[in-house]
Amino acid sequence: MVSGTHERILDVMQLLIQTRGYSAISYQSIADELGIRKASVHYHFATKEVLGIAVVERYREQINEMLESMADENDAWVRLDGYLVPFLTFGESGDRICLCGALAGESLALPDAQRELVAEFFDEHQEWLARLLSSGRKTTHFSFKSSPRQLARLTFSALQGALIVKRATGDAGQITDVVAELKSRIRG
Amino acid sequence: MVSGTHERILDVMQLLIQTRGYSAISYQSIADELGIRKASVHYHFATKEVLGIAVVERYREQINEMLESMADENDAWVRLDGYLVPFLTFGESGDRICLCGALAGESLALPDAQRELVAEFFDEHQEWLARLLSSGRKTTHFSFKSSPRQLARLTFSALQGALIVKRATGDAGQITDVVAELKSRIRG
DNA sequence: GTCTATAACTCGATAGAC
DNA sequence: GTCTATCGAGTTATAGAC
Repeated sequence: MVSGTHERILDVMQLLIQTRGYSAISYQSIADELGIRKASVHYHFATKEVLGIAVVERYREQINEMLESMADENDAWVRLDGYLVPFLTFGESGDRICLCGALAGESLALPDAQRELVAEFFDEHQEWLARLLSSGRKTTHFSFKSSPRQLARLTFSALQGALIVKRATGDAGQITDVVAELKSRIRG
Repeated sequence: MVSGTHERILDVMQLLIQTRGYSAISYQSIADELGIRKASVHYHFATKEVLGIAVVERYREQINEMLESMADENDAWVRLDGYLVPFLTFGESGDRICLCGALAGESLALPDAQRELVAEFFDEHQEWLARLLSSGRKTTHFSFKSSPRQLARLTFSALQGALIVKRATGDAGQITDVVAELKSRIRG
């Protein structure tokens, strides 16, 4: 049986990456947040690299489950709204950005394996969005003119950027405006 | 007279923030890059906070000069292309992202004064873009349907995000696709 | 203006008691 | 599984010679 501490460490690590960034995190800061000693953190995750990889893998799995749960939804707009939920949630509740967006910002300071995971996350999401846009146009829910791949790249880049700008300026309108503009583009 | 070292430290600090991130930078890494001792870096910039603020202020001034140099250009497309130059340059040449985009990613790990400068940078740029879009529509160069402010937010978010995604995935097509998609949106 | 040397502290990581 | 104690290296920053 896995200790509850194991998951709680992952929770804290994820939150700290999303708010302060990977390089700024120490085992001490994680231990303080949980009210334990840093040696206990090392018991669960021997090195910072192992912990960093584990938190990205869990994040990918969580989001992939969410995407798969929408697989049998026929309305492309409903699937798009489902995809947007995490971005709107991050934007509304405090100072979080996407975990992988935060990590990509310090890309060259990360261990190779972690950087590779972030790149795969980005590729996966843009491919998922391109498939959604393509099938949504076939079912006439969407009616944009450019290529699904190109519009997927705009959509994903804009969402990642909007989270970052929103946190810096403190204006939640950044995300709602960007989402409205993207939907208008997709509507055609 | 200001020492050449002063500016060279700012150059290295800027490059390191754009590639590795603020938290990952040490005075030792700056000194190594310049072939001097870290005490010499402290002579020019007493603390990391002072250095961090100086490099953001210089960056803002450099870009504002660039924007002002286009003030008497009548063709809105030329002004837009001029604005895009730094983003395309960062994207093509190596692993740089926008200095303020990098800093915003670690927003909560920064000194308050620096975080405030980044927020002002973002506000300034989005207001500049909104004015460009508005005047470009009046002169019939542009013909989008949404509000200039909303489209400015999409444009700026997408450019910041595209730099980050491009660096993580290593695919320069991210930026060219996003720029093409934005121009198509602005064209109407 | 650059250097050596060092203070005071934090970092990731480990050994070993309980 | 969590703790205390510690190691060696790295951190920001300062004092003082040249």
